[in-house]
Amino acid sequence: MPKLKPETQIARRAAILDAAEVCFARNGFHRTTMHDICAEAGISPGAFYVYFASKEDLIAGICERDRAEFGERFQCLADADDTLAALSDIARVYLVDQPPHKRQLSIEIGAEATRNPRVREVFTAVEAFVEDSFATLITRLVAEGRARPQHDPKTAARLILILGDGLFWRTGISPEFDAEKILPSVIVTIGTLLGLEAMTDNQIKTTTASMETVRS
Amino acid sequence: MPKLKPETQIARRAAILDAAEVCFARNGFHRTTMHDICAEAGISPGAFYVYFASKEDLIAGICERDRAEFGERFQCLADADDTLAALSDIARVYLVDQPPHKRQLSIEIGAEATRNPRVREVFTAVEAFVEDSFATLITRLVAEGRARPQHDPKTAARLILILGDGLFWRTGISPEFDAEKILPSVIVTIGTLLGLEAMTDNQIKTTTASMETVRS
Amino acid sequence: MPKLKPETQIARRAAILDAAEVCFARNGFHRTTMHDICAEAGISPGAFYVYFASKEDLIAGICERDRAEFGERFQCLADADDTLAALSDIARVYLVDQPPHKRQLSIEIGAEATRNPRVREVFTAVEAFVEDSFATLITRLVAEGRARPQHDPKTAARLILILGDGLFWRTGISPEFDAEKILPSVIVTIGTLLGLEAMTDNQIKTTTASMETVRS
Amino acid sequence: MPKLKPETQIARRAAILDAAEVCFARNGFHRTTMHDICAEAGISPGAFYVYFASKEDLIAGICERDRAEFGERFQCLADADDTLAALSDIARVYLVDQPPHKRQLSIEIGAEATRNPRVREVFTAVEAFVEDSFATLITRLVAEGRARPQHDPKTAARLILILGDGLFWRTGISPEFDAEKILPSVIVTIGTLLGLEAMTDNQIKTTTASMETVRS
DNA sequence: GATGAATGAGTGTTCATTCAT
DNA sequence: GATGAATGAACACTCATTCAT
Repeated sequence: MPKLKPETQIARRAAILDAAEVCFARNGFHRTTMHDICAEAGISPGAFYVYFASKEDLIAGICERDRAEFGERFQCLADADDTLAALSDIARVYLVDQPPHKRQLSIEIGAEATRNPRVREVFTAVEAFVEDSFATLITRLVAEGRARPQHDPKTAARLILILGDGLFWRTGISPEFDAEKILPSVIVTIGTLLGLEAMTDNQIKTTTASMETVRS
Repeated sequence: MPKLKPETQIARRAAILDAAEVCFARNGFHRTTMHDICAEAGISPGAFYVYFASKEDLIAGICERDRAEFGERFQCLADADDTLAALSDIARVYLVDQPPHKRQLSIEIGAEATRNPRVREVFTAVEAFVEDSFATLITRLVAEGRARPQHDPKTAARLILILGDGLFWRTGISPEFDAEKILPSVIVTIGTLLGLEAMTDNQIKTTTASMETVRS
Repeated sequence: MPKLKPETQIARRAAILDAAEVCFARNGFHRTTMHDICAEAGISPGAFYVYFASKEDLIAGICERDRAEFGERFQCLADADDTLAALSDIARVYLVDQPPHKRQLSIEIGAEATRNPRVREVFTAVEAFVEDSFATLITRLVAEGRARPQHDPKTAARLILILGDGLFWRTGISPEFDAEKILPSVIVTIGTLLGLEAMTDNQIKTTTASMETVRS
Repeated sequence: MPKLKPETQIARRAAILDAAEVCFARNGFHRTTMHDICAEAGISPGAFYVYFASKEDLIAGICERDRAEFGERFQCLADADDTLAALSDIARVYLVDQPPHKRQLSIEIGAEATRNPRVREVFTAVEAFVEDSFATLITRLVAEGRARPQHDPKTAARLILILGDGLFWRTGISPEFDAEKILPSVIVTIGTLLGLEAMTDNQIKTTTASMETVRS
């Protein structure tokens, strides 16, 4: 007999995750105390342990939610008419729009994945899923004659994701790194990797234009 | 005067750094206790504090040594006849040859740079230095007619380093990620970015060949 | 809301202060460990830090309570018909009735006042307050023709307090020092200082009589 | 076979005691580290342990030397023609001339006597010796018709010493306490206690005059 | 289910003392 | 005798977790 309605349970968990995210981003997983999190969430330590088994469980929860969100963001890529523009949009969400603390959190999650098996599992699973989806998308683009990559689709997908990882790493590490400035060049490079040279000029205009819109 | 000879002092510090590196890679900075480090280094807590002012000082020391080494590794790049092969060598050292724990450590260092001002300073300084050196190198290659990059040298340098960051991130995060397999494609991409298409075939052969040598 | 009721809070703080007093008197402030105090108070280290911010805060708390109590003890002096008898009572409380460990503690507090600004402040404030009250009282006794001191009231007050300090010092230092034996002579001397010679015989009888009562 | 000449041994011990005195006065016995003392004395920790068995031994040494000096200071009292002036001189040395840090040290020593049997022994022995000498002196003054104390010599001696203790306590505790100002009144009170009223006027003049001399 | 005071093992660091040189 | 690097048992304090209310 679940004394708490599942929906309340889930909402509470989400609220705690939100609060924890703020704290973790601010101070990292291991410098954040349960007290910090409870204060931020406006609950008592005792209440916390109703929704999470332990701090480690909370960390895993944070990582899972973050990666799930990241995975979902790539879902819509397949449906986009303009792959590059869609990629650029995703990049912009993660590298420009997102509050800086979230970017730092991503690095924290990566570092945690390094030691924490449960986190690593989520991490690599999402990574594999995204890579596979992306490779499938490229395969389709090739079949439709819309792309002519220099490498096989799997390799191309991987190269592009590596570029993305590099970008997000830089953005996370250096608050003064201006992702927006380099983004068009990255998109061009991705275009090259996908063999979209013919369309590149147009893409760049689109991408740049959309960014100008955001900026103003 | 049995005062500690400077060379012994330096050697001891290095030994402690080595021990700490192992521990930090194993458990991260904040889950590693001073006891762990002292045990690994085979010294007493008191002895540790002869060589370092605090745990934080040790962490900073670790980061400084790691980044200094990284910076130095790029020094030789300018003198190399074959830029791509030299880059490939550096990549191999970091992504393949290095013991896995060092790669994890690099991510830990990045995460630490996110909150620790002293670490961030070293981190970004080395990053800037490497980027500048690289941009200068590209400028020279262009002047010598050996490269014809799609972007201005500074942007090209940055793109290439972003690729490198992405690679090292992946390697650090996923022990099962096979950097060696993707490396030739990355090198080709870098060749494209630098406008070395004409020489690419040769480069790839060289690179691949040298890697085969290592493998066997 | 099972929040700690203020009264419980105060009672717990007092209990910890009591336990700490015993420990500090036994071993001095700096040879007493938090473990000692927690053991004596029957609480865990964590519980201690709910009530005090630090060991230093506890020491200050001990000093403040001790001096506040001392200051209060002098409050009733002004209302006493028989000033000498009242003084004698106060002296008896501090030098005879009080458990020996409290006397040692007073010296510890004095020594602490020597280096600890917060403690010094309380110490000198109470000292000044007592001296002022006492000087005022003497002034009034003079005005009422009940005293005819050899010195001006302020000086007389100071001399009497110096005598008191000397007594309490001796009692604190030497457990075998018999304050009770010298007390009547001290009271006589104070009587002389206040110019109460005419009443001295009566005073001595009263004082001595009341002490005999206590003794039997 | 004493490898160190006794005179060197004694000189070295004295030098260490001097250094320790400065440190102890500055920070108290338990906040002073052996490192502080060795640095102040210009020796190595190893060397220290040639001359003292332990820190506790050093503390005892400091106390012994201090009290011995105090005892000696009273030796000359018996030979003085003018007892009050001699007492005043002693008081001046301890309460006015002495650098403030020495006064604080005396309180530290008292506090230490409270817990440390060896220190207590020295302390009470010197105290008893001074009291006895003083009582003997008073007995002689009475016999010679130079004093007519209100109390028996032993009690008179004790009362006067208590006054002295009170004075030195105040001076030690409050740096702003002006011992010089109250001293003449104290001397008058002592004169009264010794039954030197007849000579008092003269004494005060002498005392005050000698202090003026010092001041100018 | 919620509270928050209490727990106590564990943290980074210190420092009196030792001992190889 | 002297040195000072090394020792390691303590230390004050923290914080994830529990549990009586």
